[in-house]
Amino acid sequence: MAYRETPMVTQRKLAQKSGLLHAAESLVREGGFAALTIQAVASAAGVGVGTVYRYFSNKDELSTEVFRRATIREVEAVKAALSLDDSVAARLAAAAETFAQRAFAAPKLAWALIAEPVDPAVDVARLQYRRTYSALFEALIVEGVESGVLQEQIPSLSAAALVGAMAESLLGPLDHLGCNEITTAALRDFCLRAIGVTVKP
Amino acid sequence: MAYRETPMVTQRKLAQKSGLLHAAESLVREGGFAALTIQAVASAAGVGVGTVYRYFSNKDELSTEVFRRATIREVEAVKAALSLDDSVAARLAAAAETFAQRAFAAPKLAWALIAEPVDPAVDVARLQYRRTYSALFEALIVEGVESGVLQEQIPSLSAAALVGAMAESLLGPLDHLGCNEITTAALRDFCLRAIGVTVKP
DNA sequence: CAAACAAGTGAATCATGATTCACTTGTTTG
DNA sequence: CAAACAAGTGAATCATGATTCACTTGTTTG
Repeated sequence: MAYRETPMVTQRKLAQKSGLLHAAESLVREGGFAALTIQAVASAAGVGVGTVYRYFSNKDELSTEVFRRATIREVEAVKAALSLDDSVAARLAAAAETFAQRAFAAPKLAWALIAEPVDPAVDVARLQYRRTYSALFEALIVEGVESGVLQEQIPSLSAAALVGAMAESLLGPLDHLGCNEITTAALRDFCLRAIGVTVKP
Repeated sequence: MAYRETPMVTQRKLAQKSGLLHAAESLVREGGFAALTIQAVASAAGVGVGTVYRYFSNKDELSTEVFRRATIREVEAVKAALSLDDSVAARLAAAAETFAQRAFAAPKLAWALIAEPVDPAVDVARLQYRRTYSALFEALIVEGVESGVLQEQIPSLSAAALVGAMAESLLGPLDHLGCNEITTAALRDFCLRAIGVTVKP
């Protein structure tokens, strides 16, 4: 009679995989992706290195999974801000503030997701998610230009520029850690000016 | 009697080092920093790998030297645009156009300097030069805010945001390679709006 | 319980380039 | 020319983690 995985085993495996991902993210939170080694994940999760390979076929798969999970949370938060029932300007303002505030809440993680030198595989994922952010902003800009509350512009270019501006401008503040509220407000205002808000809300 | 390096030997050594740097930059122009291996540099320059180590104490030194030389040319071009005898807005416009045009003239190199995943040592240099760019823009913004032609803002944050916007917005166009003039103009306008030009030139 | 199977293990191995070093070749000086 | 020295060489070695695999431990089924 064939061996058949019982619900208990299935659940244990799910818990194991989730435990490995949590251990991995903790390492990234503390020391960036540089701290993410299979050895470190295994010992943080209390298993042998071979076990890690039962759940992830190689390191790139683990790294990108950690990157994706963390980044999706950020994207969703920004998306929620952009989905508010409010003016184009107010939604962009909320998105910029959300992005900055969340970055200040977990500076090392933010740095790892935004700018840390990483494996090419993770960098591919990073570029993908930059396009994801960009697409969100692009839709907003298209809406604004069509309804006349924003100046004429190339939405795809402006959107990418916003993503770059938001990421790069936080790099300094993220490790000096000055007054976050003032930085957040300044970034928000930069973004609003950049897309040419013609009507004040 | 002591051996003493003759002018001929000194010159040959300078030429050799310069030849190695040229070979190295060519490799980066063609395949980014990923293509920069000691083996490749040695064979492109027609010497043995050991010879490379007579001129550079290790790979990081060679990589960062290549990065620095290429980046300094870009920084100087932007600096020249910012030093024009013209209004704050016109100088920023010239700087943004210069940056974009030069990037389109050597897309692979631009990508390698701006965004390619690289050795941490090169990334340290990259962050340094991002601050160099940022300082140039910051001085311009300070001047503009003080003279009242720009809106109130935090110059250091706006400057970093401009650097991020310029870099990120070109990433897409750099590999799709559409109409460069339109992209360049759109980036320029984005930058001008972003720093809040209050007086049209 | 025993057979059949899967999960867990970690020392040993592998992969990729950088780096070294014993040796060869070229240059300088008297 | 020969001694003294530096440049040039590339096969061999090293360094760093990822990856494997023969083996052990735990689970399922009849």
